[in-house]
Amino acid sequence: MKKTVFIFSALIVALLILFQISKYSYVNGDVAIETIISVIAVVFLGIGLYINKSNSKKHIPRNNNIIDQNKISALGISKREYEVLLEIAKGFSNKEIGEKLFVTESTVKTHVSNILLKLEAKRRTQAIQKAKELQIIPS
Amino acid sequence: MKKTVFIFSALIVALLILFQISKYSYVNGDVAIETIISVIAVVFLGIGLYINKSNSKKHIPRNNNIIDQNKISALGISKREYEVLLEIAKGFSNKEIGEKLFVTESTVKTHVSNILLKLEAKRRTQAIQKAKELQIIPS
DNA sequence: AGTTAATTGGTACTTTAGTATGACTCCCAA
DNA sequence: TTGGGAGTCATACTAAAGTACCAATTAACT
Repeated sequence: MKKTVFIFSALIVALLILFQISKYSYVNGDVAIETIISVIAVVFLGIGLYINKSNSKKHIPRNNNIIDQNKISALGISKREYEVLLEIAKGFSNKEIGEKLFVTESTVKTHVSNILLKLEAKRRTQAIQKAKELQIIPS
Repeated sequence: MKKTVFIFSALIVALLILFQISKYSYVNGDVAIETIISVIAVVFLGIGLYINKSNSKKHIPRNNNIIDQNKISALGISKREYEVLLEIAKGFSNKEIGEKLFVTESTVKTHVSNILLKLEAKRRTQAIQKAKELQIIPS
């Protein structure tokens, strides 16, 4: 909403300035009317493009690879647990995850159990699903 | 590309028309210069908005819940196997899937094994990942 | 210094998941 | 009408996954 107010204010100011320029040139006749029109056209075309560009940028990333850091900490998921969660979602086994993170399979199991508790999931596949719904992992 | 050509053609035509109007009013002095400027500003602002609106509409549905039916059949995945695959992705256990589809857990296991073979996955979590990459299940 | 949370690791156990194999039925196309 | 794919189910097995408890270490906070 702040941007909208700003943009409309800018538009009003721009119009007032253009009025003054046009009156000045109309009186003195030292600026071609075609030039003024061209400038106005380009400026407002640019403004129109800008307005929707900032809007479309808001809409496009609704795809949400934007992970919600707040939810992660709200759920009490630790850094290490989150790393494990990401690997689970990629389809790796506990052993493979252990090799990737340089810990034993036993440690991974501990992390996985904690993750399942915190996400209230019965299985790792359900944890993946819930984590995606909560937008704490990329979809 | 066709739309781009169309839009630029329209812009050129609009400019030419405005030149004629402005010259006419300049000579006759029966139209206020402020009015002309306002019209131009509004028109080009509208054009600018329109251009990006049509662009953003193209981008938004790139979210791709569009499942690729061809890939499913190309992989030799049957109707029933696909149903099981969808339930797997939702995080259900074999037993739960069996209850949902009114078959025994044994049957579900058979389907799951076949799915893993056809998707070249070692685990169901990996099958979910691959299926999403192939866009044969909704992300 | 003492407390707490995070990380790591282990043992022992239960539960799911996944493989291999065989068998039965149904339906469709050759 | 017959062969083959799809779907079903079972048994027996191995492999992962998950639970429960415990314990040591470290880093951060009070």
